[in-house]
Amino acid sequence: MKQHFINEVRAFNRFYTHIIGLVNDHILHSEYSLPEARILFELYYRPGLTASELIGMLDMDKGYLSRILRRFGEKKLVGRVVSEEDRRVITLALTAKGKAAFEVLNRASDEQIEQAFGNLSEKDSQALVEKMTEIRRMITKNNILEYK
Amino acid sequence: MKQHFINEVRAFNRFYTHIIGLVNDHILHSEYSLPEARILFELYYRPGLTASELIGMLDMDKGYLSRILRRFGEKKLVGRVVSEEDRRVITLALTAKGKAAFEVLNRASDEQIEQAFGNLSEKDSQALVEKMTEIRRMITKNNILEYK
DNA sequence: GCATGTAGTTGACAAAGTCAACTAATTACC
DNA sequence: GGTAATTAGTTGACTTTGTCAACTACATGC
Repeated sequence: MKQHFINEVRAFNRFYTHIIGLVNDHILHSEYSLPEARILFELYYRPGLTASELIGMLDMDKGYLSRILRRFGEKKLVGRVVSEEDRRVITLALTAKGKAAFEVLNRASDEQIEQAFGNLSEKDSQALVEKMTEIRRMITKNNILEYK
Repeated sequence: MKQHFINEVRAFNRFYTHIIGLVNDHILHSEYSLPEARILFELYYRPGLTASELIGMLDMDKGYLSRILRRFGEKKLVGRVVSEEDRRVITLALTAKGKAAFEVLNRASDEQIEQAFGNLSEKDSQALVEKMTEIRRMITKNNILEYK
């Protein structure tokens, strides 16, 4: 019984890994890497983040992040402002160009999802989303994982 | 409405990407890479596969796979037998040692899932699995994605 | 003020993945 | 049955991605 549960979860994980791969495909074929896209995403929705915060959120190496941010700076995708309160920290935000870049990625992503899930009926789409939401709720509610 | 659907799917994808990351964590800390683990997995359940079949299933570069398989051969994890019918193809199967290695990984994976999902009640576990199964069913049934 | 800690950078390196050229065997087809 | 085209897998050269530790500059505790 317990083992059955584990097996089913694993099967779902494999399955969904594949779906995510398909849906992320456009990023692979864009000029951004997956980590780069995630950084753009976070900065789009939460301008003013610091590098440290990004590191925590995305669980990535700070050296690695530092380099990506430098490149993004050079390409004028993100602005970097030394914090007033603490001159060690740099607050980050997308420039207009950065936002535009993200929006392009985002539209491609929308299309990818539409293509993947598009031929579900209105009713099925709704049912699907409900199940997804429930799964999220169940997992987070049970605190199960410290979801940073 | 449509956009709402897309946004929800995306939110779930991000969420579940994170879960998968946590659950795959043990592989990262094992002596195998994720692709290596996937290869062990496939060969465990489908001995006799050929390299080409693996390439199709795992969608990976043949050169890359070839090297991994060579290492696995050197480490005596997989046996490689030239096919009788077609002497270009090599059929693959885990050795006893390979099976044992997979089983270790697998147990660690079980533990990771138990740790992650373990404090769900029996009832909730069942509900969770049902929703996962339904999602899979909905996605595959609509043939939505050619799930190779 | 000095020891300790933290944010971010840098250099050196290792791991992961890609691409194209190549060998050996097989199939297509005249 | 011989030659062209195809296919399975290998190899070399390379790029990208990610890791680790040392380092600088600033901040904080005491």
